[in-house]
Amino acid sequence: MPKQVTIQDVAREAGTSVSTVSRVLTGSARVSKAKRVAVEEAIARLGFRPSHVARSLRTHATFSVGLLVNDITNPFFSALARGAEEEAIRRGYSMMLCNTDNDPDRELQYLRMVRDKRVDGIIFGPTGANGAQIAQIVGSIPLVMIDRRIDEVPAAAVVADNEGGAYRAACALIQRGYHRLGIVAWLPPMETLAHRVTGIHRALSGHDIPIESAPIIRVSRIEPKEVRRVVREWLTERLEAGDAPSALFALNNQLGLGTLRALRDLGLKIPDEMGLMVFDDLEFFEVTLPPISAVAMPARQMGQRAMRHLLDRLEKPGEHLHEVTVLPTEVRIRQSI
Amino acid sequence: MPKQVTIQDVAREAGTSVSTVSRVLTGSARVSKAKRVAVEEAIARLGFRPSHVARSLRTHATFSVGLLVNDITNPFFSALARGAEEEAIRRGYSMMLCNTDNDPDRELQYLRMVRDKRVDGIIFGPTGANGAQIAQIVGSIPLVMIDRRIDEVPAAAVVADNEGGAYRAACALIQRGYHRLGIVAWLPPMETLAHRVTGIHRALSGHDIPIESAPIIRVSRIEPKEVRRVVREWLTERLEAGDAPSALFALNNQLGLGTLRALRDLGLKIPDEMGLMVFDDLEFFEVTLPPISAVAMPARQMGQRAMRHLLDRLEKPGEHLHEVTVLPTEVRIRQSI
DNA sequence: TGTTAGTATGAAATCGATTTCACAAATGGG
DNA sequence: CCCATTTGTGAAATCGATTTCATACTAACA
Repeated sequence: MPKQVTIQDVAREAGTSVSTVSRVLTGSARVSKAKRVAVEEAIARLGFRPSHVARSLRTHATFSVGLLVNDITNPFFSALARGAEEEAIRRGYSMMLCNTDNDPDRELQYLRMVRDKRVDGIIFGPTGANGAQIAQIVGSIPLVMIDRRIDEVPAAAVVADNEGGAYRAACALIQRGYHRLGIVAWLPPMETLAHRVTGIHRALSGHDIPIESAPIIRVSRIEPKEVRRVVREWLTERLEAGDAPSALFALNNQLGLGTLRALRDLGLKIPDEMGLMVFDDLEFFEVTLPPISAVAMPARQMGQRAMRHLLDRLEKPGEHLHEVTVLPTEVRIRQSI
Repeated sequence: MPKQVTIQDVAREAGTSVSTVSRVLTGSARVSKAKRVAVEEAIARLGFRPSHVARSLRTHATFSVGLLVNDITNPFFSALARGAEEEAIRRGYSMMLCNTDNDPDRELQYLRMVRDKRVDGIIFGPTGANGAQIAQIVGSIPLVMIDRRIDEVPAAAVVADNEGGAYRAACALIQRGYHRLGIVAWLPPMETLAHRVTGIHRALSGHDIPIESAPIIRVSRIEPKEVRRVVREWLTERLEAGDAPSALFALNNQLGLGTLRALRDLGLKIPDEMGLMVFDDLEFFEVTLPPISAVAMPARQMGQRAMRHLLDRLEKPGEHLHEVTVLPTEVRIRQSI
């Protein structure tokens, strides 16, 4: 392995001191034209590239941020990661990808890791657990929450307008005559999902429909097969009892996909025998059988805004206001209702 | 911002020297029981966490690797990233995510960045361009290519069995009576796509069908709208001329999605009026209208294998054989043929 | 009991950059 | 023409860990 060329080598080659070389690298002080070109030529000749790790040790800045998300294979998070990454690279930062898999232990493990690696900041889609521990690990590292928030940790946040989107989507359902809604939700209590439920309830109340008439189907694991099974069994039972809802509202894209499959298993015609609305739109909902109505979240933009927020704060560390940015959602009506 | 606690503080608190603290941290030499517990208690009391950046400077290892892929929002790459990340975290490494967006300039920019950050290794899905420059930038950093390869850069690679998968899929088409195939491809010459074409050609030849009867539709930009437009126009023309193919074979998932939309634009019944086969399966192809037959690549496993390969090589730097791992593909027949 | 081998430890060097400090040379104002 | 700035430069300190080296102490053996 050929030894890395260091700033020392450059200084020697250019016939000057390391201080001067460092000055031309960082532009932190004036250097005479002659010396500058000598250094630049030496750098080019030797193919020198300053070591970020040495630099970081001295300057206490690594120019890297950690991105903790549930699961990058979920299109919502990959779009979000993309947005964040674009903003990061544009401003000279790199991004460490961490999949927490909604596992609180992995979440803690990863937080410790990025903290030990001295990232300058963290963008964090929390599982919702370990509030106190997280606050303690993160300490004073700048942090922006995405999608969800944790009360114990003081930080800025970028979230979607969950309640508003759910409200407008539910209104759309109701206006089309779907008055009996079934809500497909995930078991763990999460602020995000709670807001969506609130939005639906608000729509029901606004149309004088009792919210008790909209049962919530709770799935414990969000894995496709499980969702499909649970929804199918729940629906079968309700159909037999004769009090099935006329439309289902799935609270995220994975629940939506599982619900779609369950409906197809039961041979229910969408949208005639059962309406379907999903929170969190996917490109593919446009080409499913039938195309599915959904509430679209600006995932990419959320990532970008979160990263921008974080880097702005890093670059001018004056006020660190923990503001919450709420981005609008869009209801897209397709053939499923 | 409260000052970070350093190894010096721990040494003072434990009433010993930094050398001894370092020894209990790394376990590199024996330390008496008494001192060890004193140090451990001091560490716990102060909440000390050793700085990875200082450690890296000294040991020349950062325990981080760069992952360069085309676009993380493409499900193939996000599954691949997931596999790679799992293996990385399991072995104590972290991963920097870099989207090259198939832009050779961004690719170079990112390679320079991860090299300057002194990553221990790189997992690289190349655009195919800048062979010589890449070799020069990467220098002696261990590297594993994924999905595609570059001749100029000596490195191991993990790829899918493109030719075999395409061959078997084409056979399936031919057996079902689709003898006139249209191949939807991307314009830039890429080894991966070339192999897929080769597989299709081999299937045709094996069934005594001249390969000239299988025209290739070349799309310049892989963006959904563009694919849709090009395929639609091409097909319209062929239908009018009366020599349209009986089935289309799209060479990756994005081309497949665009092609599906084009077929729906034209109102062609799948699979009766036109068959459809896509290389690179997506979860969603199961619920499209109609469900689409596809060749599945083991994306997650590819990522995992690439990472395992890389880390194995980092951990025992003996033989660095640049072997090519070919993982099997699976043809999944659904209602589109 | 004297010599030797082994164990535990701390002082100091090191990794590769940035930054402070001291100082010489150049510049400028009166 | 002298003193006060300004400018350019290199030596040395620094960041926070690991590792080498020297040394004091123990245990073991003849």
